[in-house]
Amino acid sequence: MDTAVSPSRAARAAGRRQAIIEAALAEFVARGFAATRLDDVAKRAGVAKGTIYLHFEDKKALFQELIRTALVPLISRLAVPPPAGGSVRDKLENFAQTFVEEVVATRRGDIVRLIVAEGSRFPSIADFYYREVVSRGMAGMRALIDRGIKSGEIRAQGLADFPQIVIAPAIVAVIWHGLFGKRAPLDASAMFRVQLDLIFGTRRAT
Amino acid sequence: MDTAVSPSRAARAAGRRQAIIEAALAEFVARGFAATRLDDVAKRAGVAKGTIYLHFEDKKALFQELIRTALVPLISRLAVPPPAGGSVRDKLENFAQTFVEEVVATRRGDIVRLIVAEGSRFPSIADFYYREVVSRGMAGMRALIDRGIKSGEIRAQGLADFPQIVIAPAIVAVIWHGLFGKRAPLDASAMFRVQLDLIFGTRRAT
Amino acid sequence: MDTAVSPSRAARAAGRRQAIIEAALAEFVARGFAATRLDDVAKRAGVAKGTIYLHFEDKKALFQELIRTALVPLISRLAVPPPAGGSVRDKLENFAQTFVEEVVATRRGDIVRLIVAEGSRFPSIADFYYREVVSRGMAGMRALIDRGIKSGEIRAQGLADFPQIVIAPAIVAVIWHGLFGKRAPLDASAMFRVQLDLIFGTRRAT
Amino acid sequence: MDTAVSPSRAARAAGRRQAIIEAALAEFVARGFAATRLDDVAKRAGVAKGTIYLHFEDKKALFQELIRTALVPLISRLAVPPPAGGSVRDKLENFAQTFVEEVVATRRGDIVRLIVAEGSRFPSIADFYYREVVSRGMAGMRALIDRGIKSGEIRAQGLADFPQIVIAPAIVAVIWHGLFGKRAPLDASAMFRVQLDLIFGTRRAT
DNA sequence: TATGAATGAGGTTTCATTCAT
DNA sequence: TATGAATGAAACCTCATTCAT
Repeated sequence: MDTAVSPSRAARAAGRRQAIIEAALAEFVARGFAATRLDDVAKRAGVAKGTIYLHFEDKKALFQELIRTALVPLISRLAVPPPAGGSVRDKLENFAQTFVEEVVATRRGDIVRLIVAEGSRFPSIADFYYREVVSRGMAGMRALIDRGIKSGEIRAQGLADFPQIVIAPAIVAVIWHGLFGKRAPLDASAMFRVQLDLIFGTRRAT
Repeated sequence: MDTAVSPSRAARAAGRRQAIIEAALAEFVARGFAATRLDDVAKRAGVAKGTIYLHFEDKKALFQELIRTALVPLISRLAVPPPAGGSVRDKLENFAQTFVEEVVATRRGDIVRLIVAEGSRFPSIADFYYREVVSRGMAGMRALIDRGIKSGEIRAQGLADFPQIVIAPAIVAVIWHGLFGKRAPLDASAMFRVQLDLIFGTRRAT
Repeated sequence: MDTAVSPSRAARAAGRRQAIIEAALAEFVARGFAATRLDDVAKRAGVAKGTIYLHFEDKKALFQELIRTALVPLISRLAVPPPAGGSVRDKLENFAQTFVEEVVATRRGDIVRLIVAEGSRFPSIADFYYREVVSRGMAGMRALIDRGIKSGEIRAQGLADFPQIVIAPAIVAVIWHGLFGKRAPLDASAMFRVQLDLIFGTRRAT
Repeated sequence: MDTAVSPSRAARAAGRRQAIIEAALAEFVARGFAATRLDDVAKRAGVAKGTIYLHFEDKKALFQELIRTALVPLISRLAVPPPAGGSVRDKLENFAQTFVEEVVATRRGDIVRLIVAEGSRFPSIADFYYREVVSRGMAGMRALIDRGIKSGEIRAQGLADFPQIVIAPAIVAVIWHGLFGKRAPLDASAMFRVQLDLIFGTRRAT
């Protein structure tokens, strides 16, 4: 019975829900969990305060759900198993490029910082993040490193034990951007490339 | 005129101030700025609520002062100019050792995480931290890197542009400890050593 | 759509607002601005503490709004231009009668005393009162005096320069009532009549 | 044992007491009883907060004592029985002159306004003021009026019943000065003279 | 479903008063 | 006597949550 002009009740509900999530994300990012007022979230989402409670149990539930859904696209994107062929370095260059472009100075970077800031107060979020993002990402990275070691591209054997090292500069870039970005911008791409040079040896100039 | 048993008024005042700072640090670390109650700080410090206001303008001032004074020892320690002789790698091994022992799983790590979490909401703190810690630390690290490049110990020229890369694993270790430390402990020392291996080449077993 | 039994939401909101204003007036009159507790105002108005803040910015705004709205009826009443005919003395007798009956020992007298007591701490209130009440009242009184002088009813030319003199006994009566009324009641009407006798000459007994 | 250079302990105590009273008066006048902080009083008096409690039971006692001692000189001055000879009008002109000069725009006017503002909350002060100042002043004024009526200077018999009328313009001038003095100064002397003209008839120009 | 006025627990801050020095 | 650090009750104000419409 729904026409294009008047979307179904369910569609409108989903739209509102999404608006609340986006508004809440913006507020949580700007002020942190405790200092965010649901009043402001409602205003920004264009709904009444009570409406939030039709979609979420309470403030905490909104926050937790938010963090989860916000990460889904990030997860999907980065968890795509890299195609078998090609050099490991190329794959990491690609990853770096994607990460820098789609995370560091974007809304996704805000989310990462939010998780870093509030994670220790929300064990279930840290759990979720570890399970769904970190451990998967580490597994993928470790596979790549192993390939690189086998192929001789990578010489440092120890790297396989600490896949974090590969993306450490990226993490630092995200944090740097949040804290000092305004006063001292950082070229995340260049920094990441230096780290790759350490791992693979300096690349000859093209 | 003061005896050991009854310290002077000034000494007791300083003691109380210190007690408040320590209690506040513990609470801020555990709950973040906004969610910390001065009531709890007072209780933990063993003073009345009003006493806090004899020493600090308000909650925000307490927080900012806290972050500053808490960092002074860290600054002093790490800003010590390394002696001229010896290999650069040894110096960095030393630094790593010190950092891991005195920061990662200690109160100082809590402070670093606190700064990462709240810094974007307290520009003056980010400013202060950048000015007093980050830029100084970077300058020192860059000097070391330059020496290593000159002496031939370090081959990646680009490292001098991004001294952050050297300590990126340490930063990641601090954050990891706060978020996943309980569920997946991380050997920060070993990880740092792998990074040094990337920079200096794999060290021969002792 | 509203029935008499369940007034509209807006009507109930207005009712609450009025209840708050009345409760606040009673408390402010009894204790003064600084010593009045909003807790007591809320209790007296039959609302929760927070409700006050839905209608007024803060305690000060409540006070200022209160003084203004409370005076509106008084202003309207006294600012009515007197009809052209009749003797000036009759008009002033009328005014006196009205003032004594509707101000001296009433809620309105409380407001006047409140203004006298707090006005110097609330410049905007003194401003408002001067602009809306005093200067208008003085203008009206001066017009009457001028008429009386022209018609020969009033002989003291100087009175036109100080219309305050005509109502000075009324002001004194209001203050007297607040300070000494319980211990030494004052017949404000009779006192005002003596002042009129001074101005117009003793009236022959009716 | 006391020399001129080091006044006796009692003298120093009295001096401090006086300093506290003067500081307290200034603060009470500026802010009212409830809003005045003893901290500010101590600071202004140049003593420690605790010292106030060596001289006064508590804040309320300080206030009450203050009002009393502050009025003593005013009382003495105005309660002096006027010499028998001379015209009543001259005596009242004198009184007016004194009142205007020494009360309206002075510290004493502040005290009067303070009493008007806080008197209803401090029954003992209103009592004291009525007993010691108002009733005595009224008695003196009534005696003068009676003399004026007997001598034929005053024709309005009713004035003897309301001596307040004579000083009503002075009271109004005091209040006016406090509320509107900055924005609309008032010539209290001239106003009082108009009132005397009403009572005694217009004086011929000298 | 959606609203937003109302609630009231709970937070920060103030300040009269005390008391060890 | 004089001090002023310390206290803690109590004030103002906020905001997550509820619920009648």
